Amino acid sequence: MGRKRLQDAADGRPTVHTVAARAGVSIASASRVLNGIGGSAETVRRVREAAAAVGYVPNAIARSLQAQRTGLIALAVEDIGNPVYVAMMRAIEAVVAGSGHQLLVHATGGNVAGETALLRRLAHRYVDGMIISPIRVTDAHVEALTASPVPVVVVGQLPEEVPVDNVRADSRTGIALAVDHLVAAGRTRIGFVNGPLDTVPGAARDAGFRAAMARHGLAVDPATVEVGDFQYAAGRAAAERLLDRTEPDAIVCANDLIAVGALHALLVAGRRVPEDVALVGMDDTELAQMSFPQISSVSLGSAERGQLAAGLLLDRIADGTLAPRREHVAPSLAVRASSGGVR
Amino acid sequence: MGRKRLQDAADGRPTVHTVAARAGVSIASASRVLNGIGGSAETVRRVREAAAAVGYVPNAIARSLQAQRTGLIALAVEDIGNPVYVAMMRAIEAVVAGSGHQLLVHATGGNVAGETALLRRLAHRYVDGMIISPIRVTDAHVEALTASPVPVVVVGQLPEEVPVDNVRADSRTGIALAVDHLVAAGRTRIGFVNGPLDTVPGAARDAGFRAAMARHGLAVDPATVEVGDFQYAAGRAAAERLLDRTEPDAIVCANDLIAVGALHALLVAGRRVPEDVALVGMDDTELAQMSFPQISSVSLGSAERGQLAAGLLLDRIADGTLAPRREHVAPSLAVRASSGGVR
DNA sequence: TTGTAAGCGTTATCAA
DNA sequence: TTGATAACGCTTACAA
Repeated sequence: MGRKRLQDAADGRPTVHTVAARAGVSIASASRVLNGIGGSAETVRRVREAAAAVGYVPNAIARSLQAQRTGLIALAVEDIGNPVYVAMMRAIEAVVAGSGHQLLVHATGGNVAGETALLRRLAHRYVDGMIISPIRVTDAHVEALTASPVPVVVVGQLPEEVPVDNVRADSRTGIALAVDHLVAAGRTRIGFVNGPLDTVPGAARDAGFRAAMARHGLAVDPATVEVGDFQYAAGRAAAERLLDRTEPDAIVCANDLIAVGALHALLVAGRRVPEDVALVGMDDTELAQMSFPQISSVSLGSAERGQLAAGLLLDRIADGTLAPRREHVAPSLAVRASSGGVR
Repeated sequence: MGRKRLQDAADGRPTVHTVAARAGVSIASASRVLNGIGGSAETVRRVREAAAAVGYVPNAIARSLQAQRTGLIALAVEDIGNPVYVAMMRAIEAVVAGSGHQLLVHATGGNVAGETALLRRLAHRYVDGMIISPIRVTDAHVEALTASPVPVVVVGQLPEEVPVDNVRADSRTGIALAVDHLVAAGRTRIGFVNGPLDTVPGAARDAGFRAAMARHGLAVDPATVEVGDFQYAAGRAAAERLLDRTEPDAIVCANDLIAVGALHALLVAGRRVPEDVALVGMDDTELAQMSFPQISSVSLGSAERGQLAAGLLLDRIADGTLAPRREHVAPSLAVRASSGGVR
């Protein structure tokens, strides 16, 4: 800028220089006192007084530049409207708050181009690290992930060889939990409403469903399987299509948003839940408990995954040389009224 | 630090110096080319080539320090789990993305100390501006608000004299819309489940309810009014208490979370909705449409408020001398099955 | 303990 | 068009 160094900032707010001048000490002394390192009693007193008098507040950006950290951690999820991500976010926030970090939330819409662009933007170092939960993992992801100069933790499946900290759920087993439960309750005509098969969770849940059905010696009639996206409206529409074609005595849904949509479709169609059709969702979000009847749901441990991911990330931010780690969270089933539990 | 100036950054990543050295030009020329201003054809070519070769990416923090802006806008809401705030956030994001800003979301929990601390932290200038939607407004808020060196827009009621950009809904009239609708449908024993009366929206909705009832010549039996917080669980519990005491033929709820809770309580109690009891919520969130029956809800224009707030904020960031503005968004009623509409 | 000055990585000014 | 250099506001190494 070439402008002569003034005490105050360009916008007139006090800087260390302002405080130092007022206290009659050097900026170094002022800075030290302000950071609680050293200083004679007299210096401390005068700097504190000066700082208070002018209402000095350190500039976060300047401090970031010097410290080489922003104090920000990014969280990239597909859909911020899905309560499962809210739960995860809360768990992450609780952990990172302890290290003085703030959460920057990105909603990616599951868009591959957007996600990789986000990963590439990490090179700008606008955050100290990122937790990302991609529902599709492409080569572009893997490339951007490994090239990132900033620590990244992936929540979700990732190819074995990718050297990135990783927390994964087991939705395959989760779906099995749901199927086992329904079969044990005597249901045999089990429908399945899934998300897109070209997504990692969609593929895993499809495989899990088919494996579990096979294990029970139950054939999977193509007419009883429907696919939409992971949203309420798609779930409802998919369930409607399914009910048009078949007469299931149970429906497993790939997440709670879909399950709530399916419940809607069932009730509109005049089916009693669980008497005529049992229903099981996945993610075990608040939505499952807010519905009537309450919806049984497979918990994939969203809060725990968030907590673990945050821990991995903070560890790596503290020490970038750590070997990549991989954590697993086991699924569990919350049985509620929609599948015959206690209402 | 006293360390000799190296070309690469401390972490080994390329800087403008790296690029300049490789291209054989000054950092000034390199910077200019990188920012697309001037440079001879030859210089441009060499700088571009050097930048590509070393994989140069500008450092966001250094840029922020120089530009005196972070590119970040904070959004502070009470509860990120409430879909109404998700809708608002999406609307805001759509606007601020256009000016290259990112959203930093804070969940305040409606905590006064936390909110004022947040406002005071603005002095650190870690964001370019903030949109805050406090459910309580104290003197501490007003003080922090007016003292903020960074533009702030308040979504919600604010004392007239506070010179801050402000977007407000009219929940008083909104509640009237609900009551009018129920009265027109022949309901007379109208219950009300509200949030805390010491919150701004809680107080406005209480006043609105009483005024509307009075206008219709209906007495407000204290037994038909319940108060909890603005959450699902509280709404359900409050509705249960209300049903223990009285036999309403309609219930108005202060938001959709409460309405979903009340719906649950009604169905558990064996009431038919809307035949026995009509139900109207507020905020017109996805939740209202996802319920069965779908819940009529008063829209307070959350997306529109978010959009307006973002516009006000961007305008003020561009020109801090603007006179404070105040925008109003009118409520409207979405009639659905829960109050006798088409199912 | 204190002050001087370098440096964080960038952009902008100004003279050549 | 170009380069030297100051400046953004802060922390810290080093010498006094």
